Amino acid sequence: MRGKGGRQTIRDLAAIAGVSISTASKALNDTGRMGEETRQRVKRVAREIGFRPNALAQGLLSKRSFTIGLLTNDTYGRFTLPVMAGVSEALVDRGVSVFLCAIEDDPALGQVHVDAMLDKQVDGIIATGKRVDRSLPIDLTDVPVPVVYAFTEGGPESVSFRSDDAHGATLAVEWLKTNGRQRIVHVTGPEDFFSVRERSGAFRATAGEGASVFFGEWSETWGRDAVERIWAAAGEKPDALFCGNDQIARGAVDALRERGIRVPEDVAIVGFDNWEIVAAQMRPPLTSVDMDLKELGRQAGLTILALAEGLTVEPGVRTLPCRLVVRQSCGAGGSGEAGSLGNDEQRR
Amino acid sequence: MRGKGGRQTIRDLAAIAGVSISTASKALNDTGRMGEETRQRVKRVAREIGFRPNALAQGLLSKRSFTIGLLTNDTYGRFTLPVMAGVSEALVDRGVSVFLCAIEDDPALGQVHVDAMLDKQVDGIIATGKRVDRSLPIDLTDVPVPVVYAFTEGGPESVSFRSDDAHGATLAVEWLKTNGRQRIVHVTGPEDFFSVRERSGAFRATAGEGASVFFGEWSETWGRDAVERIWAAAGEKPDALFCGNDQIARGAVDALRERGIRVPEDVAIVGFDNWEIVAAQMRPPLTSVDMDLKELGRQAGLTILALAEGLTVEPGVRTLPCRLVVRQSCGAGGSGEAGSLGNDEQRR
DNA sequence: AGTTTGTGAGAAAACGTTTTCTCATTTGAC
DNA sequence: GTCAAATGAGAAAACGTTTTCTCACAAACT
Repeated sequence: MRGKGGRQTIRDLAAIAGVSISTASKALNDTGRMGEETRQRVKRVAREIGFRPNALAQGLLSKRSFTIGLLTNDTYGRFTLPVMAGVSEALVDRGVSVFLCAIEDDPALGQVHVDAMLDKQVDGIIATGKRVDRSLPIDLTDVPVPVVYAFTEGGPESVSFRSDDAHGATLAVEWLKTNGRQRIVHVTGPEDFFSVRERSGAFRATAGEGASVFFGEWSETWGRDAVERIWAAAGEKPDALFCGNDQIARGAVDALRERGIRVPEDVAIVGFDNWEIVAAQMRPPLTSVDMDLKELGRQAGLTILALAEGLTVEPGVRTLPCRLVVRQSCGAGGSGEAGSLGNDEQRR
Repeated sequence: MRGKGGRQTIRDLAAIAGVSISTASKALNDTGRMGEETRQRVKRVAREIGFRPNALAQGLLSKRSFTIGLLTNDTYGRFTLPVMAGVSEALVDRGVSVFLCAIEDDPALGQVHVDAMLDKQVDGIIATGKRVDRSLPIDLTDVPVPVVYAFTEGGPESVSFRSDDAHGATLAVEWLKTNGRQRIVHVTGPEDFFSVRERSGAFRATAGEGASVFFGEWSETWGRDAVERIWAAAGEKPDALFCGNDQIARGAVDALRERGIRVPEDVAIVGFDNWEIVAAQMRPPLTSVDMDLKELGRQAGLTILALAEGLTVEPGVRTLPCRLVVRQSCGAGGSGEAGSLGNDEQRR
């Protein structure tokens, strides 16, 4: 019934239903006054011919396009993807579609994309990136539509969302403690990352001020190197490692195995990011902190929608709790739940 | 100058420039007849007040929205991302924006997204997925706009793009031969994948009919297991492995190292997918076949645009050549180029 | 019977463009 | 000096909706 050449307009609908255009419109939108019989007839005909209103025409009049833009400089990254999924999921059933604009780190390209979106009358823009403490290469403070920031720096007057890294670190350490670990060490990325400072701060607060933190880079290699350094040093060895991301964790596990140290029996490991493709494939599968970026995307989506509808939203940074995805790298789990969902993964 | 409350319309522009609306429009579009002085004046004023035409109004009239939809069921995957980047790159400077719709494998969700896009009068739809021989969970043959398929099955009458997997495999084997390898073995994924059959076929044709192929799964674990099996068997051992993806390659390299076999000295390795985050971080960095998905996306973008402009495009499958990204897992390289671009990577 | 109130439905304006048509004036040719 | 052609520019229609206004008619009051 659909796709029969040029789309049907409300004019066609009105003609078939034997009413005027205005009556047709009012019938469909449940506005205006008319006999119930007429209203139902119009609706029935609309259903029969598969009428769908032209959103361009609606947007022209209503000044709402039911379209938003998602700007990111993290084209290939694994952060933007879950955020996008969340945004899309939150908005699709409200009829909002999402323009995705990958702008790399090119300000000119960013401007082109922003202009194109504004021309298309987007109702708002969500800016997202790969790092919480860096901003996109383009200034959005003057765009004439609402903007919210997710997983990227937005400036003081903005509405921003990010995960609560301190909370994530606390979750990890507490889980290790629950499992009886005493000497926990934190191996993480470069200290100039805000997330790194956030997490290491919470780590020290929870694991004890004396607990050591090793800053390095976000690579597997660094995970291996860190283990070499720690085990080469004199003194008592850790019985648990909290790693700044899953790649570091993976390097660490490999290095431990090479030394004949068993995971999780001798050393328990917790990672960060819960990057499924690494965490779930590791042997043993890695317990990891999940930043719940999809939820972050959902919230950003709902917020931009609220702003687009004219509601006011308090500026400031909103942090979202992390959650721990328990797999086998810390043992079977404290409360005996681990494994109850099969031997691979357990959520929540 | 921009963002000063409600946007300027062509009516404002006309008033400021002291001409009628029609003259203003014609001036900007270089159409119609008028004095050169008038035309320039209008253009200058437009520039000064930062006038940008409302794309919704333009689209309403022209029946072209300069908007396309990208439908994918590979939300988190690494295939869709490069494709998207290519599409976006090819279209952005022609003023086309891209709706990204992640539909997982849910037909209902797919329908919602497609309907939303059609309502918004997209000029075309690109369907993309995670597997060349599977189609999206929604039938697009009846949508009233052009459709092209990229990295997903499109049906006989469709315009489809995919990489030339046979070519990729040939490249890999020839490179290994060039480097003096004689006994090449292919370790790859499940045989029910079209890509797997394509690649293994070309492998056999190039490496010799007697060359062995091991089918398994797309995991690191399978890479390790395959090496165990091959080295446990009696007879001469391979001096090169061509792996079906980078994860398999990684598992294989790990297993070889554990057996004290050196890469690339004793055994050379080539992977597939050139998934940077794996291939470049491996020790040694992995030589891998790149399917050039970004280029695939570019072509799909240009094609959908051509179709949207009314050109006819021959239906059928178009395959794009792969290219080999040479790193160190096969030795320094046959023609001495490898390393000339630094010790990490060499393209083309 | 005359006035108000209510009801069903259509006409027309509006949104911001582009395009076609019309028209007055100038230019050029004879 | 007349007529045809060319030129510059505006009026109006169109795109597909929504919304406000108007109006005819019927029902309910005096």
